[in-house]
Amino acid sequence: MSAPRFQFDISATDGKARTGVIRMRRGEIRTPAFMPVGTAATVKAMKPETVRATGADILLGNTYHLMLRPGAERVARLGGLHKFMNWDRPILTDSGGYQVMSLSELRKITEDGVTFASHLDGSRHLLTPERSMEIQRLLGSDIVMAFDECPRADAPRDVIEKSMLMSMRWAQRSRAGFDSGQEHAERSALFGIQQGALDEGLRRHSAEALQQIGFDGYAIGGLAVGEGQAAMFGVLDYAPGQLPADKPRYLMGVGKPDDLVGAVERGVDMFDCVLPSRSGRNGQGFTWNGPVNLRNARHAEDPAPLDARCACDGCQNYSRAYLHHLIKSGEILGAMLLTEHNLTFYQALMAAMRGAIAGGRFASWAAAFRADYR
RNA sequence: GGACAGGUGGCCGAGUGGUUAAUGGCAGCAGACUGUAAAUCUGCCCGCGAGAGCGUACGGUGGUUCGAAUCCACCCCUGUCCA
Repeated sequence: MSAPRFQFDISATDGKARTGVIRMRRGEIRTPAFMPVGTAATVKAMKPETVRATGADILLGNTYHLMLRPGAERVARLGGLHKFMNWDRPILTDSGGYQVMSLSELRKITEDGVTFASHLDGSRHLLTPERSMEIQRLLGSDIVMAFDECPRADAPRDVIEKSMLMSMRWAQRSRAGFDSGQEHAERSALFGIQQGALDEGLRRHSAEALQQIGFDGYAIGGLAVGEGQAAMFGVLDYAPGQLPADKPRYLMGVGKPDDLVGAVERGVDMFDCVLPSRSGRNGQGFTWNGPVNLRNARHAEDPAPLDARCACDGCQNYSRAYLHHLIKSGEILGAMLLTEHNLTFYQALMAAMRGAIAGGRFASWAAAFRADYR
């Protein structure tokens, strides 16, 4: 008996928080889940087996980056992204929608799609919902994201509304494009992405449009783009409830540890974020007592581990003083150890939340977390 | 002993009469990072002062000039080459 294409089983709820498992052919994803970001077919500074050892069940890859280099067709010829990067568990691929915002100076949007000037060599590339689906199919993605536009946080309401409505039309086209790749569609899942920024009415409209189309999971997009935690939580107070309770809810691009706790508390099941990996490269380590900047002089002679409660290799075998030295010296090992630590911490955080929900004690767990984390 | 070339803020290094407390880079001290154009970016970085500002400062001493890191004299030191 083979594993299901996509099956989400919630095993426990506690308030709005839920814990469960997504079952897919390439493996199970325990939720709430944190997905390390491996944009360019690698979680920077990490080997895949080390990423797995941190507790990650699924990685994220990126349509835009991989289509430019090495190219989706090339990855397909080489046997797909999993084989290419030596990760045999599920991979979620972002559609390129985020790059519509982050590369705003290098692209032009029309109803058809987005034309990018490559940030690598200036060459022009058209990304449409159909092409995004095709690329994600060529990569062999397990969870495909609909192609959307992620508008800036400070965009005016009419711009947000127009953008959201177009993203909903693109969601329909993404659905059709995904389904047309029949063989791949039978083995993978497609998620829609809710937009609407901070407007409850637009969020509701978006959620309803997506549900009419029908997806395996629903992402909450357009948050953590500069609006601040309070505004984000304001949206999360209602947005998960606008989405189907029996499908995974994925908050894209989030976040800091306390963001994750607050979002799980509000009913979110999945996350991805570059923060643990990028911060690791930039000298910031996350601990149960809050973020620590290992570059700071106060760590220069500190023989203590970064986080005494952490089981990662770095915390077991190396001092803050050594990490400080590596980071200050620009040594690659510093980025490696801190990235591994941060990803281990993030996975431990998710595991702790899953345990607290299963045990029906999420509120007290979260209160204790917040008391320590500052 | 001789001939050149130099001595600038912790280090390297621009600057050759005024808008110079003195470009840059490094080191140092902090901050930021949220579907990765990021092993990145930003700020601070002579002293005192909240600030306006004041005081010191371009090897040393003297001088020219309204004004000198910049010009002149002597001295000290460093490098390369020749003896």
